Amino acid sequence: MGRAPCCDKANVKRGPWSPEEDAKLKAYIQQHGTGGNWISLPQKIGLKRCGKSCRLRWLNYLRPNIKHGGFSAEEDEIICSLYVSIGSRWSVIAAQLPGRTDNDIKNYWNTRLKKKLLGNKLQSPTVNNFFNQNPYSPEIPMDALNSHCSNLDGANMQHILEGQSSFSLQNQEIGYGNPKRLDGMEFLHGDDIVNGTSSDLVCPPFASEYGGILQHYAPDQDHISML
DNA sequence: AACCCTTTCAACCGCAAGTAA
DNA sequence: GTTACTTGCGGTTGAAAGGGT
Repeated sequence: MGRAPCCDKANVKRGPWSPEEDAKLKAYIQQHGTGGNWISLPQKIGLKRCGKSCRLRWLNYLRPNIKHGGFSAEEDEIICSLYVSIGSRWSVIAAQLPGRTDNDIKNYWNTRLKKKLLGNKLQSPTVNNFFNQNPYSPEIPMDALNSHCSNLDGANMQHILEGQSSFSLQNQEIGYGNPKRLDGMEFLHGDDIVNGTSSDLVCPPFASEYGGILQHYAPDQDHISML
C-alpha cells in the first residue's frame, strides 16, 4: 500500500500565493498559531492550499523577522565555511544565520555563492589561501591541510576536490577502500572520502576567521557545539 | 522591438524521521 | 511492535525577470 497523499491534489490551489491568501494565513497564525497541525489549517481558514504549502509559505516568507536577499560578506563567509564543513545541511546552516531560511540560503548558494567560491573570488584571506594552496589540484600538500584542518571529513574533501574521483596527498594515491591517515588523529578511507560518508566531522578550515563560530559538528546530534 | 539565453527564487516533490494511536 | 499520519528536509522545477544580440 502506498503512502496516502497529504492532500487532495485535485482540489488544492498551486503556484504563487496571492496577497489575499498571504493575509489570511498570516492573520490566522498570528492570532491562533498553527494549532499544531498544518494539514488541517487551510480548511480552518478557508484556503484551498495544501498544508505543506501553507507551512512553507509561513516559514519562508510570512513569519516575522525574515530577511530576503542582501547577504552580507560576513554571512557569505559563514555559509561557505559551514558548507565546506558539513555540506548541504541547509537547516543547520540557517540556524546559524538569524532571519535567514534554509530555502533562501540554498538558493543563494546554488545560484551565486557556489560560483563565487569556486571562482576563487571570495574576499577572505583564509579561504583564498586555502583554495590557492589546494586549487582543485590532484595534489594537496599535507602541510596545507594540517594548517587549516584538525582533521578532514569526506564531504569536506569532496567539496574541495569538486568531484574528482580520486586524488593524491603528497603524491600518495588514495583509491577506493584505501585508508590514509590525514591528520594524525583518524583514518579515512578513499571511498568514504569520495562518497562523503566519513562519520567524523571536523574543525572547518576557515573557522578561525569567524571567532570560532564553528568548532565541532556532531553528525549524530544535529547541532553544532561552540567551543 | 523582438527574440533568445541565463539567472533568480518561490514553490513543489518525494523521502525520512518523528509521533500518536 | 505496527500502522497511519504529520512534519521537516534537501533536491528539483518552472515562471518571471534581466541581459545580450
